[in-house]
Amino acid sequence: MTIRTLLNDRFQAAMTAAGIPDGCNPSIALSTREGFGDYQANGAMAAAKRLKTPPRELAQRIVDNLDLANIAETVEIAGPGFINIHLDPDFLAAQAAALATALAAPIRSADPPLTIVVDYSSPNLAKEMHVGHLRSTIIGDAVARVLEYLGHHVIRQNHMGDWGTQFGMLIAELEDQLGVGEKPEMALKDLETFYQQAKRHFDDDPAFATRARNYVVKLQSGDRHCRELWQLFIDISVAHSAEIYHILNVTLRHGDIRPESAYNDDLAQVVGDLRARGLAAEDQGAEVVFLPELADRNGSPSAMIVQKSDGGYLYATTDLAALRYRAGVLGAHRVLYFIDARQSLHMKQVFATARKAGFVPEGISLEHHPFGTMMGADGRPFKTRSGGTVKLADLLAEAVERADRLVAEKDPDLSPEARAEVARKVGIGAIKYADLSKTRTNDYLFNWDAMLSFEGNTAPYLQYAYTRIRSIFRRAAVDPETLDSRILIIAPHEKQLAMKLLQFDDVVEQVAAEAYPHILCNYLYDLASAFMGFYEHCPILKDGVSADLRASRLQLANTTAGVLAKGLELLGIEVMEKM
RNA sequence: GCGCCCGUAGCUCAGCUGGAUAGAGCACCCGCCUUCUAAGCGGGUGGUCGCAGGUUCGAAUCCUGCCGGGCGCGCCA
Repeated sequence: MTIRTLLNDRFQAAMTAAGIPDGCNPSIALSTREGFGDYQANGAMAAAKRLKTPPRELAQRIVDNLDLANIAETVEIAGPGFINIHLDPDFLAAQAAALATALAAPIRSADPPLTIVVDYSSPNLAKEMHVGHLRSTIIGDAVARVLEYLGHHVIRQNHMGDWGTQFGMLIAELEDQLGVGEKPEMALKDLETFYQQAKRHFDDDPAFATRARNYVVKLQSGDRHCRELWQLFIDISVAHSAEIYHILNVTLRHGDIRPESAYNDDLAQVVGDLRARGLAAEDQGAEVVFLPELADRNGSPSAMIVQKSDGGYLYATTDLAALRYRAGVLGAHRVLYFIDARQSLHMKQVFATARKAGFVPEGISLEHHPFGTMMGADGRPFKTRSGGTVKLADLLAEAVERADRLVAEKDPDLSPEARAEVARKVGIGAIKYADLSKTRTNDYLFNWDAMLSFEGNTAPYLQYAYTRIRSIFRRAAVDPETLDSRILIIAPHEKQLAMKLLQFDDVVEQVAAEAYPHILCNYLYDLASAFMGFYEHCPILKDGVSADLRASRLQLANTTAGVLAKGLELLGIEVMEKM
């Protein structure tokens, strides 16, 4: 149990005993200032408003009924009705020791463990992954890792786009190229170029376009020849994305792929069910779901097309089929979607329709967790100098190159192998952290220098804090596994560090609930800063440090390393022993 | 036209279930390496929290209106 939870429970009990009705929140928060204790309870003032009682009087009644024996040294009422809590250093020390033990476990035990489907990455096949796929991929992966760490049953779903109308055009192009003797692996060597060629033919040549449209129909009705050509694209694309996931240290595996085509056979039934329930109706030749609950202020309902007038299905149809599968077959309690904010209306429509159609039972949480756009220095969506889409593979390679130059400059003595390893972890970590550390829902500016500057809230700063700790243990020749000493909380920097360490569990829980990885990033940065202060002000191995104090500080340092490593692992960022 | 999101220090960003004197990094200025990695630490300068009302003991945070920017709105995904 975290300190915050513990305090919340104790205050809740005290409020009940003091005759304050349920529904009044103790409102436990970290204190905002040195003199106001470690934690504060602000609930008395809100309760005062409801009960029409002076807040200080309520605060006094709460304190009179409060049992914080062995937890707090002192509790005082301040200002209009703040209750300031000064924690007992021995309690802090004991909690820190418990955290060290908890960190050793690979996962926690959730109560109750939930089945949680996480939909993320979902690239379009037959095109290379580009920067537009980065945010979904790494944010979704971080949240999936956090949920898994807390003991939930996480089912990753990579809803790859392998079934759109563009495949007709790609098949037509491939057939033309094979016709002139190209081998498929050569023709598809550069997916991006191939796609552009096909698009050009599609736009410029009406006969080609007609052929392409026919191929879509043949493909979706199971034509064998089309299927074989289509499969070539899929295999190459899947291999490409697997390579990107590997470089990015993302946990998506082949078994997590559940592409759009997997729902092909369900689409007619989805539309049929919608019709049968009176949700879909024919309108201008198309099947449309009208949603009065999403009507605008003029009363016209929101409309979502589920079948085109030519009989074809759309991504809304596929999403509905996927939702039914996730709730019905996979048994999800929560379904999390990490999809661009521009899809917000679409997601609302799909969720509302799935609920009304009974595809998703009551009580299952459907959550769209949107994210903003990555911007270039000009404040426009991030592009290459010539205005093209930035390939993810190129971006990641550049990150490692830039990191390599910096590592060579900072630490020329590293062996080439060690340097390459550090550069890889620093470069990839920097690019991921720069993204994960920003509020998910906002657009953010992509800036190489800021993310690789090794100063401030960056991955390298956190990685550096970790290596400093590991260096201490190398120098001391102490195996952290053998540490079993009492923690002493005496110096201010020891207390600050311990306090920060003990917020880890709260932070992880919050990320699991709200799906905002930047909360974890900001926490880890605060923790690393607290450690740097501790490192500068609390000598460990130097002369004049008693054996007890040295052992205690080693324990604190090691627990910090444990939290940093675990926190970064949850973000999908690697640490190293030296840098 | 309707809807969603954003506007906090020169720059990049936190803080938003209302809480005490709005924080951090960069940049700029001043200190700290014979002592655990200076990719570091300590200190300083810098803010009408877009504007105007409202609710409240208390508003960056909630409500309304306006200004500015981005995005979306039936046969692409």
